[in-house]
Amino acid sequence: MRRTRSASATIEGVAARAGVSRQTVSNVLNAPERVSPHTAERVRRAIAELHYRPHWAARRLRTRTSRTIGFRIQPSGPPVLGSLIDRFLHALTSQAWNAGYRLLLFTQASGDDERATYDELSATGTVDGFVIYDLRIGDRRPPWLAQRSIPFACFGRPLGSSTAARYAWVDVDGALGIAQAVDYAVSRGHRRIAYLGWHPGTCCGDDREQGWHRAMRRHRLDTAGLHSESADELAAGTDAARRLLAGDDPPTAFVCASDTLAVGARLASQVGVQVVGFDDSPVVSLLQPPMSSVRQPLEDVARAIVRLLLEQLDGNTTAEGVLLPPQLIVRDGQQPAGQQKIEKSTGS
Amino acid sequence: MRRTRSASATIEGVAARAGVSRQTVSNVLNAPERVSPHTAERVRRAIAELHYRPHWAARRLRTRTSRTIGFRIQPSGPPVLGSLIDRFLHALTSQAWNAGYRLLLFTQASGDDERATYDELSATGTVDGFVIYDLRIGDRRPPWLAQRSIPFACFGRPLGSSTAARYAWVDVDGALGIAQAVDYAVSRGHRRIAYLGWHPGTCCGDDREQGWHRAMRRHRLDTAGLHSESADELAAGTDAARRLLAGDDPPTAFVCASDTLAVGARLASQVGVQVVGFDDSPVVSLLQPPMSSVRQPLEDVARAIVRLLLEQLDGNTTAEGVLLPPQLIVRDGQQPAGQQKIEKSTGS
DNA sequence: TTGAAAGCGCTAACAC
DNA sequence: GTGTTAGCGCTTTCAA
Repeated sequence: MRRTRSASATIEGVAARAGVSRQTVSNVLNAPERVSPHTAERVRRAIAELHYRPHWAARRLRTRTSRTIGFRIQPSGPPVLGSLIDRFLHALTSQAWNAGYRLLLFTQASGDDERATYDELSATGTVDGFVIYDLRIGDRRPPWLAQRSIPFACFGRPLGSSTAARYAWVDVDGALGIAQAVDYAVSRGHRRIAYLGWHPGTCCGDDREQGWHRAMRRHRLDTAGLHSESADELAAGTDAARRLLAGDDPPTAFVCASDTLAVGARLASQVGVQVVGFDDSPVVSLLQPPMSSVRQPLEDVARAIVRLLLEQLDGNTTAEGVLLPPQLIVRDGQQPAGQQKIEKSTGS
Repeated sequence: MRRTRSASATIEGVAARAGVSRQTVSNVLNAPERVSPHTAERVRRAIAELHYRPHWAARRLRTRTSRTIGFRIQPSGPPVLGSLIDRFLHALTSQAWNAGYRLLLFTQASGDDERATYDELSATGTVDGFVIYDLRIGDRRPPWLAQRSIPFACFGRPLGSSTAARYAWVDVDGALGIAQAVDYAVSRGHRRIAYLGWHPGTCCGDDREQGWHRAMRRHRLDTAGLHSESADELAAGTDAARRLLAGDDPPTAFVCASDTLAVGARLASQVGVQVVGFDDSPVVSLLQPPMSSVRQPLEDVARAIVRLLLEQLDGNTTAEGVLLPPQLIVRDGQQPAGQQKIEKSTGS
C-alpha cells in the first residue's frame, strides 16, 4: 500500500523507527558532524524507508526564515523583441534553487500602492528578501526597502539616488558592450558608425550612449549627425535609420541600444549596412542574414545577485555593486582578430 | 522610532492591546462574522497600530496548507519568437495571487530525475499542487502525480494517456484557431491555402492540422500539394514555403502552426501572399506589413487552471477538461464581415 | 554523542 | 461572542 499525502511521516516517526530521539534525526539532517556514523546510517535508512521529508512550514516557523526570494514581474508592456527579463528569470530561479532558496513570483495588485505587496510579503515572513529590476531614475523602492531593513538586490544600478552606493546591485556594463560593438564595426572597415538610442533619462540608455561616444573618440571618428534618440520601438528604429541615411555622408553601420531598434534599423538599411543590436534576443539569431548583438551574461548576473542577497540575509551587510562585462556575439561576416565566434548562425 | 523587522508584532501582542484573547483576533481575520462589530473594530485598530501581519509559516503549519502553487520553467530551448509560456506565466501569477495563492518557480535540477523535484516540493508541503505545461505525447508526469494524489492542472491536453480523461486540463482549441485563419483567408479571396505544420506527434500540432483539413473541406477546397511538416524553426518555415511556392498551382496564402513558421514563410513570400501565424507573439505585431495571428486567451486559460486546481485542493475532485476558443487577431487588410479588429497595427 | 524540554505563531475544537 | 486548551512539526538550548 502506498503512502498517502495525508499521512506523511514526521520526524517523530523516523526517530521511533530508528530508535533514537527526534533531536538526533534533526541533527542528521542539519548538523551531521554531531552524530556518530553508525547512528547516522540507521537514521538515514529509516528516513528512506518512510520516505520522510521535513515539513517546510514547520522548519520555516522554527527557524524564522522563509528561504524564499520574492520577484515581481511586470505585465509585459509594449511588444518588444523577446524579453530580457524572462530569460533572466530562468537564470535567477536556477541560481536561487542551487543556493537552497525558492523563488516566489508576484505581480502588482491592480490599483495597489506599488509597495504594499513588498510590505505584505516581507511583514508576513513569506519572503526573506527581494530581487528587483527595471529600476527607473529615482526609483523609490530601494530607499523604501532599505529604510525598513528589508534585504534586496537590484538588477541594474539604482540611479538618481544619493544613497545608491549603499545598495546591493548587479549590472552589466552597457558602455563597454556598445564600445565592443563600435570596435567590431571599425574592424570591419566602417568609419561612419551611428548610434540609435533611447530618450535621455531611460534607465541604462545614458550608459550605453556614453560607450558610443567614448569609443568613437578613441577611434578619432566624428559623431556629428550620427546620433538618434527615440522610444524603444521597431518603427522608431526604422524612422531613425532612414533619417540618418538620408543625410550627407550617411552612416554605414548602426550600433543600437536594443535589438528592437536594431531590427527596425535593418528594415531601413540596404545590404552592406551593418547593424549591431543589444541583448541578443532569441529572434535576432533567426534573422537572415544574421545580426550581431551584445549579450548580457544573465547567468552571471543571477549568480551575483543571489550571492549579494544571501550575504545580507546572513548578516554580512556588504552593500556592494557588481559590474559585469557583456559579450559581443558576432554573427555577420568574418571574425575580427581576437574575437571568438560563440554561436552558429541559424538559417538555411 | 521605526518598527524593526526582528520585533514584528504577533497575534498575542494585538490581543493584549485590544484587550481580547488571541482567538478573537484570529477570528477577526479568518471568520469576521463570529465577532461583534464593536470588538472587531477595536481589534482592527490594534492591528493597524502595531502594523500586525499574521506570520505566513505559522499559518501554513497550523492549517497544513502552503497556499502555494508550483510551476516549473524549462530552460528556453531553441530560439523561438517570444515565448508563449512567459506570457502565460504573468497571467498565472496574477490569477493565483487573486485567489490568495502564491506561485513558486523552480527548474529541473541538472542531472536530476525529472520527477524528483515535484516529489520534493510536494512531500515537504512547500506547494499544494502544480501547474504543468509542455506536455509531450505520453508524458509520464500526469499519471505519476495522479498516482500519488498530488493535485495538478495541465495547460494543454494530456495526450497519449489512457487515463487522460481523469486529469484536470485547460487547453486552447487549436483546430478552431486554424479554421478561423482559413476562413479569414477565404474571405480575402484566397483559394490555394497551404498549411505549415510540425512533424506529426508534436503536442498540439495534430490538433491544428485537423483544423486546416476540416476548414478546407468545408470550403470545398483542394488540399493536395499544400501541406508541409517540419521542425518549429524559422528556416524550416522559409524552406517549406519556398518548396510549396515552386510547385504547380502554388498557394497564395499560408496558415501556420506557429509564428516562427509564419515569419519564416513571410521571408519566402512576395507581396500579396497572405501569411497567418499562431500565438500572436509580440514580435508579430512589429512586422511590416503587419501579420495576422491566432491569439490564445492566456488570461482565461490561467483563470480556468487556477479554478480547476483549487477545486481539487478544496476536495472537489472534478477531473474536468476545459477547451477555450482562440481569437484571430486581424492585422492585414480590411476586416472580413463579422470580424472585429482588436488591435491597431503598429508601424510607421 | 544523545535526549528532554521548550516554544516558534497560529488556528481548530470545544467550553463558557 | 469570547476565552481556554491543545498542538501543527520542527530546531535551539541545555542537561545527561
